[in-house]
Amino acid sequence: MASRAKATILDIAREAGVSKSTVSLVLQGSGLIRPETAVKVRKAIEDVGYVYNRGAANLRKAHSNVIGMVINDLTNPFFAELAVGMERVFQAAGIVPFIANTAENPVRQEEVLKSLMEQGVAGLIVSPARGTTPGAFRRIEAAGVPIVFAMRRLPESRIPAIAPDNHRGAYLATQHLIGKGHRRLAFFGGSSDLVVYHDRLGGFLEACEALGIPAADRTIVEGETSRRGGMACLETALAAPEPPTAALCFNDAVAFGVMLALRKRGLEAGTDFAVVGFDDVAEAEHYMPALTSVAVDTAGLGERAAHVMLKMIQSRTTRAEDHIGAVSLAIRESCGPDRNARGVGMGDAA
Amino acid sequence: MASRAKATILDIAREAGVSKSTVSLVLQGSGLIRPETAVKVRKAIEDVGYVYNRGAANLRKAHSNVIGMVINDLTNPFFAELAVGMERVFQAAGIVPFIANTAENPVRQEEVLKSLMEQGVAGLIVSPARGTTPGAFRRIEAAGVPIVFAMRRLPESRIPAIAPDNHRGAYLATQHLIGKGHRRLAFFGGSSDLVVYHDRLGGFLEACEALGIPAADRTIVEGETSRRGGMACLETALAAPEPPTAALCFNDAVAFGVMLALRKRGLEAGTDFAVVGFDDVAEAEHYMPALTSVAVDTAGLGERAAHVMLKMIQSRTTRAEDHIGAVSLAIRESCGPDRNARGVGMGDAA
DNA sequence: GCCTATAAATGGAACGTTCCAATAAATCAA
DNA sequence: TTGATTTATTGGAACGTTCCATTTATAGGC
Repeated sequence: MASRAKATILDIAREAGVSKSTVSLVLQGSGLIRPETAVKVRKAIEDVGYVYNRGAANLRKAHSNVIGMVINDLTNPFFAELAVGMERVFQAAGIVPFIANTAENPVRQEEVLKSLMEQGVAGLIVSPARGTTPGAFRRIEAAGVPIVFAMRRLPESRIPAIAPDNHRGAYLATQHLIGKGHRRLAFFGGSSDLVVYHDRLGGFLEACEALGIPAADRTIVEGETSRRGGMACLETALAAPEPPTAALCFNDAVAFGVMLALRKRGLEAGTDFAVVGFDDVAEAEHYMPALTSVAVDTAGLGERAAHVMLKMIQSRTTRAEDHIGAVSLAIRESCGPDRNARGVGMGDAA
Repeated sequence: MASRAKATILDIAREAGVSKSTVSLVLQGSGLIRPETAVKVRKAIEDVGYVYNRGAANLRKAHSNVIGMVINDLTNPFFAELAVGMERVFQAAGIVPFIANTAENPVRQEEVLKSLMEQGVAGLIVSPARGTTPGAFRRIEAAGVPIVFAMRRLPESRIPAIAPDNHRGAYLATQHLIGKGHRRLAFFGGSSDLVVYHDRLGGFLEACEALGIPAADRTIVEGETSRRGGMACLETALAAPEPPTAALCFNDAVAFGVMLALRKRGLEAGTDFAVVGFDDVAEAEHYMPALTSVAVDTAGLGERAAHVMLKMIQSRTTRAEDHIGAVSLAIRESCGPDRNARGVGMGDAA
């Protein structure tokens, strides 16, 4: 069935009775060829079942049209939303981005990046895996391939980053919690090898500072950025002598975990313990109870990242401005007032 | 900063004082090279920041090591799980799969496939978009590139498919519902342009038939395979004069939608209305109430699909056996007994 | 010392494109 | 008519690899 050797531009040329150059021109939609000739060539292309060999073309052209998207955790719907936002703008530009998953593993990430580079990508949008070493992108930068970080960035890298205003988001959320009367607050999940972690935790701490929550009444529990991590965080926090009554979670996955763990203990999120998430994934709105979360406009950030990348490629530069996206607090049902709040910070733990 | 022109095998040869052929041999890990020479070459490679040009190599080798994964909806965690399963086995084989999303759009799918083919993929694992035309893969088959369908298949295609036993899964679920005393059953979501839909609906109908649910007591509502679709299904079903008391949903997303819509009406899934999902995504177990669902071992199917693909590539064939994965019913809390069940099918709607 | 066998390294011709410079054909100005 | 201009088409040299057929170096047997 399958045609033996795959057809090349020369086969088409023979079939159509023109030169290979003419075929090439037709393929590129050049206006230099007579319309009738173009038609003839296109028919030949169809007849022989030709498939364009982009590898060969790139050998001469030196600029491919593939863009790689390296995602640290595809199973987190948050990143899927991000990817979808990017795809929207790339599609409009006639580009097909290739997505690769690193599963939060720096070694895997290394392999993925290498493979993408060998494929000759025109640019890379990366949400780096936890524990990525500072030098991981040195070679790519040296090769002059534009990179932009999405959502996450690296400690001291000059690579442009597109991310939400994590500090402010955390501040807003914490303020909200305090406004509800909570005086013993926790920050759940994430780990200090992530820059985002420091941003979010920083916002939390600043709000505590500014609104009079003493250090002794703040509980900070690092943990996996997943449901399971969230469950673990709640358990350790509640084991303390004076446990918190509210928590800001590193992300929504952690928040879901916390709510799960609450339920397991017969407690209800919102009335017995307040929880706020971060990222506002689609699910947050539909959860039971609906999760109050910091909305970051995920798809919008994806679009922005894609635009920045496109501009970098077009202007052949490897530099660009960072972009900090606006955030807002989506207030729902997962954090009611502190039930035993009377005076300020004097109530005992149950 | 960036080295002007990118380094080639010849630059390395010059740097290391050997011929390009030697460099090529080293790159391929040939045992023909004296170890000391290899070391020298590898050092040169490091020094000049060389990146391998796979496009150029493929021009000669005619077999690439990239595999494309075409997914119809990345935001559905179900497909993300599938992708993760596949990645596991490809990683072990030293292959980096590229994932592309079609967002359930056949036109987009066409573009994606074209792009992947131009890139010279060695094989394609595809979960076809809704409304894919029968001829969509003809050219790829003609080019001799192996394809396997995952989860979904096309009406009359000879392309091997890896999928769960949808018919049996639906039968099991329906049987469970009937066993709980329900007599007016619904099948929610999905649409008849999907082969899976007919498989699952078929299982549902067969169970109804076998266990004595007359056609008049079956409600079938097509709809989007998403939360929103599920909500719509419930609404239409409950508007009927004798509404169903239980539903088997096309997939978990639909089931979540149904539960949401129930809650909006002040009804509770499990006690007021029974709902069963399909696919058993990770979320199902954690939902409130936990969703009873047909477990299909998603990641396992992904692994299987990857293995089949690997074998096809290795044996240079384009044919393979279909594979139907075993299913089981994960019984949780979302379907209690029919509350007004006394006699058979005589209770009036609320 | 010579011949042969083995090991290590090499030059050159592909592979399928693009694109420049050149040609051929058609049109126009005089 | 002739030369200049424009419009279509074309050959050939790259691009960065691989791999075959050679060459060169090293060792062994006598």
